[in-house]
Amino acid sequence: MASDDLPVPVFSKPVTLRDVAAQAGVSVATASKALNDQGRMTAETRERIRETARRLGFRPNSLAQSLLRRRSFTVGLLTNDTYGRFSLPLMSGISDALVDNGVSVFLCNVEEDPRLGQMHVDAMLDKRVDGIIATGKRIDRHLPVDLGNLRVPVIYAFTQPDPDAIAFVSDDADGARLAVEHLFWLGWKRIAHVTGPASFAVVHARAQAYRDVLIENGLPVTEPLLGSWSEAWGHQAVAQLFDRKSERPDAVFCGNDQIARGVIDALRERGLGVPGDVGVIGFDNWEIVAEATRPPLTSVDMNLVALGREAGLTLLSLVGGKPAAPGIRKLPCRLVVRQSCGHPLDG
Amino acid sequence: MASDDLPVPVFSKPVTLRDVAAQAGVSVATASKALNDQGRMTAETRERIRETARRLGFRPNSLAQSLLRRRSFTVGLLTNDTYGRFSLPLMSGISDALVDNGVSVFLCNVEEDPRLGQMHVDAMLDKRVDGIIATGKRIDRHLPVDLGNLRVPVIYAFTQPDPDAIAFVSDDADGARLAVEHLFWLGWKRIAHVTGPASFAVVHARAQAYRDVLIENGLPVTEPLLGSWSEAWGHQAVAQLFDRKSERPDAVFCGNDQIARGVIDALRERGLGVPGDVGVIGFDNWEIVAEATRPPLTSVDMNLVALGREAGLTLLSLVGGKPAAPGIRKLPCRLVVRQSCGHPLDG
DNA sequence: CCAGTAAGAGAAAACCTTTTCCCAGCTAAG
DNA sequence: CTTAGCTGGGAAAAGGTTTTCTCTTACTGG
Repeated sequence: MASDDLPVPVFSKPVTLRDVAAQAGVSVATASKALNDQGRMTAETRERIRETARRLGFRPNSLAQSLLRRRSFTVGLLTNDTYGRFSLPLMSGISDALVDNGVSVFLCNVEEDPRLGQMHVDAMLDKRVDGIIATGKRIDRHLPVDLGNLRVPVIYAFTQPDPDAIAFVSDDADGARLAVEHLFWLGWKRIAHVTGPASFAVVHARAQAYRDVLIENGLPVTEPLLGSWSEAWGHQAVAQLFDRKSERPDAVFCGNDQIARGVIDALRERGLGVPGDVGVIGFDNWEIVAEATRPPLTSVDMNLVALGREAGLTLLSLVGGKPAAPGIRKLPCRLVVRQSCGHPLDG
Repeated sequence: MASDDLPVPVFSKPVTLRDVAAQAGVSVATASKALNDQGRMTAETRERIRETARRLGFRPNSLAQSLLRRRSFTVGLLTNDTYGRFSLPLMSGISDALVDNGVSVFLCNVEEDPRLGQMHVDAMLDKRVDGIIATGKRIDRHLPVDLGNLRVPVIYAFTQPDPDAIAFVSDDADGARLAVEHLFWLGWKRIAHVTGPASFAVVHARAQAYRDVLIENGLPVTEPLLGSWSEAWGHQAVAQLFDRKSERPDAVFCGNDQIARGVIDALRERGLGVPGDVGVIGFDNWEIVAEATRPPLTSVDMNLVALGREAGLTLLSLVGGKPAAPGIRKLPCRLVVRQSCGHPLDG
């Protein structure tokens, strides 16, 4: 009669607790208690109700539960770098930690737009998220949104936090130490540093650690070369480092893997072998670059997945009511050794 | 008295419609109607209620609204490639489209684990998502989860769909045509094809289009070289193509940008200039690679952001009750011209 | 046989909002 | 003056679950 031949699927109604109770011949109260292991009733009744629920495919409506419990088992993940190289592993770690604990994640990309940010935060609050994690692509930049005085706990990861919030960042000084000490232990003596622009806080943190390690070990310090984060800059920097009259470096600590790649390419073009003549180390351990480089690039990994995981777990504990001291927690980096720095045995 | 000096923030209670109604001296029913532009009342009453709500910072509880409306303004985004190169722009497009329409996105990474997948789908259903979008990193692989016969509409994007579902994929044949025709129009005559492994469906689709275009234009067809998606393979392929006695190609259509980069590097090492001696074109338009290549790489862009956006909008229309025909929709690609193929004027 | 207690199960409130229905009071037409 | 119709606003149900409270029945000990 009706035009039922159109492909308009009619979706079956979800089965409710009421349905289960009716089928099992008990009240909804009893049914609820049976399924939640609450209250007192004969084992027989409990099992009968459970069996009915199973048979009907009953699944409790989370909305109703959340409304009552005032807890949604959902958190908001705010970022201004959806889909960037850094926030990706970070988000992966965060969402793993949360999902493992039965918490779902709302993904919100706020770009650089404060209005968009406010909108998202409001929407998340309206949906009664249990907490919020803010992440970014730069440690030294704020998200364009104010997360102070919210009704829920907030954690910052890899982004500039509010003054007395809890934040997780990578320890860039530690990473730089790892890199330079690695070069030193392998016997390289004149270690240069080619890195990104001065506008990044990490550039200064790493440069300082670089100087510290050189001085501690009695090696000559040359001023870091600041430029951009690109391969092209790595290329250029090699020209600067190897054209000059003064003593040329025998190793280069690069601010990221792209620079390192540019450096290696430029060295090859001048007939200098890596790691035969010059040792090169990168930063970020961006695998797709580090592994495609010839030779594969030794690099510093910021452990972003672990950092994200830590942030997620901390938020969960906060949501659970456990207090935590505000402040910035710096997590150590990790060296990933491939072939671009040579090997102790190569002496 | 109590140990109030511990940093345990006490979060203020949200203000409810009841609070607003009480403050304004009306019933909750009237308050609701005032705020939603429903019902009849004096303009004065309506404005008074609104002002009260504004003053109290009232925000309706989405949970309660969703429960009542049976619609949560939330959709689930399922992927087995969180944080991969393809799903990223895809997800970006999807979430933009949804967020623009006031819909929030649950992000779920199912890896390759069917149990995890089922868990996520169940959780999403429990939270009463309005719909689900499934994305993947390969057009020719299923997500490890069954999305047939769900209570909500499902859209597939860049992943193998269920038989009679709605899916969006890129038109790989179209992309390959664009690439090969571009090379042809620029005057290259002996066009080779270096691509990925035979296990990928796109490899065959593109190879066929490559052959078709060559034949249509009376150019000699050489068998595509199948390998891996890596720079290293690009390198190797150049050896195969240029060491042989028979006529050497004057242009290479590469299966992705990494291969293209390997090809260009290898050509340079043999003293062949790009685009002076050989034209090279990539696929994927992975900007960070394409732009860092010397010379910058002309490449085919699969328009994944647009594809995601389309998928998001279609899901929304489905959720809104509009029927849509099942089937696979192939979206065209786009050529991004940089410098690796030369230029008509260079003739 | 009676009081006291425990077990088993249901009724109802609570979470918060939306919507339908209804009521009281008033005006205009007959 | 009656009837119909309109106006402003409230009561109550609905949505699905959890939890507290209450009630009935049966059993135990004296």
